Amino acid sequence: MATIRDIARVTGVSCTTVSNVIHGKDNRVSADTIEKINTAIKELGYIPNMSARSLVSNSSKVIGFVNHVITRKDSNFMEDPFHSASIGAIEQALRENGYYLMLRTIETSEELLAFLRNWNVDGLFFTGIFKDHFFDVLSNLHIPIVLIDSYTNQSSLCNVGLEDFKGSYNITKYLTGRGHRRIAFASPDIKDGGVLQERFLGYKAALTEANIPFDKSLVFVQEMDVASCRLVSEDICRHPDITAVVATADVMAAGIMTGLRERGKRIPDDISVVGFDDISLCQMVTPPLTTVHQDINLKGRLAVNMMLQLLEGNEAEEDHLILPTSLVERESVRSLLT
Amino acid sequence: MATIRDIARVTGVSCTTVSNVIHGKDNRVSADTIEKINTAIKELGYIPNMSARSLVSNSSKVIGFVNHVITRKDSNFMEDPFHSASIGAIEQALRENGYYLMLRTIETSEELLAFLRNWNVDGLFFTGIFKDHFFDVLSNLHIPIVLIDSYTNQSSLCNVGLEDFKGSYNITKYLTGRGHRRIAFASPDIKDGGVLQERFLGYKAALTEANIPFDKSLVFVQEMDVASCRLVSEDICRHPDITAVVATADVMAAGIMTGLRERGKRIPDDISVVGFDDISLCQMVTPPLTTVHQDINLKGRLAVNMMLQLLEGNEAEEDHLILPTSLVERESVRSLLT
DNA sequence: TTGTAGGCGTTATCAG
DNA sequence: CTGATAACGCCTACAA
Repeated sequence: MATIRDIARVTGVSCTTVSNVIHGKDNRVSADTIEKINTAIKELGYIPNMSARSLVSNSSKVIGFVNHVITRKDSNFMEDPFHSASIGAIEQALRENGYYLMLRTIETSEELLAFLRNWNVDGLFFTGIFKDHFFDVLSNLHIPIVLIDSYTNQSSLCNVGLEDFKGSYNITKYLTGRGHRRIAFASPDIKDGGVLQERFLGYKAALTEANIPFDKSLVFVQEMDVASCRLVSEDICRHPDITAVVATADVMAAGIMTGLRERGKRIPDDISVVGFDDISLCQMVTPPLTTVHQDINLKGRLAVNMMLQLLEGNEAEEDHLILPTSLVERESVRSLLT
Repeated sequence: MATIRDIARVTGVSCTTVSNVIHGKDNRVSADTIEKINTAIKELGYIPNMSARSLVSNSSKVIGFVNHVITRKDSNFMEDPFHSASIGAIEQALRENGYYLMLRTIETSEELLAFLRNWNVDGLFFTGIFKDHFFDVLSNLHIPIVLIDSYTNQSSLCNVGLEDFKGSYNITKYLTGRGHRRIAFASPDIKDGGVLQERFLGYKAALTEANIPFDKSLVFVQEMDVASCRLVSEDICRHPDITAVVATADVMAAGIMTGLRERGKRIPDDISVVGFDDISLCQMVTPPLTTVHQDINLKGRLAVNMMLQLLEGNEAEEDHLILPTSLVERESVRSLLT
């Protein structure tokens, strides 16, 4: 519990000098006082009190990772293996740069503001938000904000995202290229301006390009859990003309494959299924899932890079990163040609 | 940015009185000053500064969720869907009780101590630790600590864990009861005193009970990722007498099933496979995986309950919770009996 | 090169 | 019932 004053007393100097040494302002201190102070710091095991620092400097080294809960109140925002993986990557990169990560779920903008003031939060990662009044709140915040997987025209906000449209377009095209024309689209609730909408648009674009009229009745909206996927499968079976399913997440694709199989459908012989994300699950499922690949660790690291640039007061070099996707061809799609 | 003093000025009272109102010490303040102050608080949008509070009160409302990295430096502690799910549950329960969650990976006990002092951390969740010198450090910490999935004889530390031994014993017995005698055990590195060791002991106990001699060459230690699982599968195929595999995690079991299948083995016809955890993956894999079920959300909630009791200065009612497991029978096991 | 003094926002003690 | 006042640990002008 040594304080800066303790080590000042021990070394016979003032707090100021100690503080200067701690902050590496070596030009203002003589070499041997630096020496003395540094050893004292080690001896006494001095550890800075971040609360005190934060209080006086209006900066806390705390970065918040915020999840905006809108839909299900009880939803655990770690359910999605994607969120959790990126958080792990983010914690690591932040820590290496002297920051601390606070996790927080919020429901209203008031809660968000309160959280920021509570801790003098230095920066904010945001995920899972959409075009609602939230963006206005965010853009008036005056602290670095990095959005992850968000679509917004508030270009003031940095974002690291994915080629959602293109990825989805490509994999749908992959399907049409193999003769599929009745292609279902399965997704959780498609929020306006969200990731899923982009993927939805990509799907539609590919259909249009192949001269396939969009059929609303082939869109199935359900949560991603196994039970909901069974519901989707049931619905799909009611449309015997469907030959392929585009799902907006691997978890969902896998769930649907299970449901379909339970109803006697063989994959890909009876129905083809594709996913999105390329999590390890894809390789473990039978048949292995054809999907759109994205690099989640990279996403996390880039988000932190952006954040660090912002924190240092620079403009981010690139403020709207779009990571590429690639198609991973496995065995869940059958060609209808020939 | 209204401070307590701002609202004191506006209402014409002293800081003390405002502070008293904020903390509900209503007996020391007259009814209408309370009224006045409360409206002012709302008008000005006063939000407490936690740093200041923390500084003066030696309590921060910050709870740390700490992951102790020992093995792979680069490991992302969110990789395991289990960790992440429990963190989500924990954040939620903590928030509902006025606490904040900080995520932190540490490598040494010094780092841990520093983290605690930095923020006056009020309590600590710990996961993934083992019987090393760390326990000594922990038990001298004098703040509430709740271990998750840890085995220790330091009974001073609270723990919420699982019937690891029993779960593993039961599922192995399930196998021997179906005529299996050459049963492999697949697991990541089995640390002394860790969860995996318990599961290993459960496996061995079931063998012994069935008069099956333990054969060291049937134990395969590998990481859980798909590539490592392929290695395990390769090894298993070198022992054509093996008829069943006990894996210490569903992810691993699924990976091994994949690897085995790639080498032409049919499951369960040629080899039976069982897992542990009962994550949703089990239902999506072919064949559906027989496994040991545990309730991860419950685990998180109970851990928070324990923490809250400790934070309030009470002894925890129960300081060593062991959650039950149950066997979920699906289709990845074949009976060898007639 | 070093020291003094004031203040960040809050709470606690103690006196009125 | 209410209000000064000091203190928590640290930083930063400014002064020496």
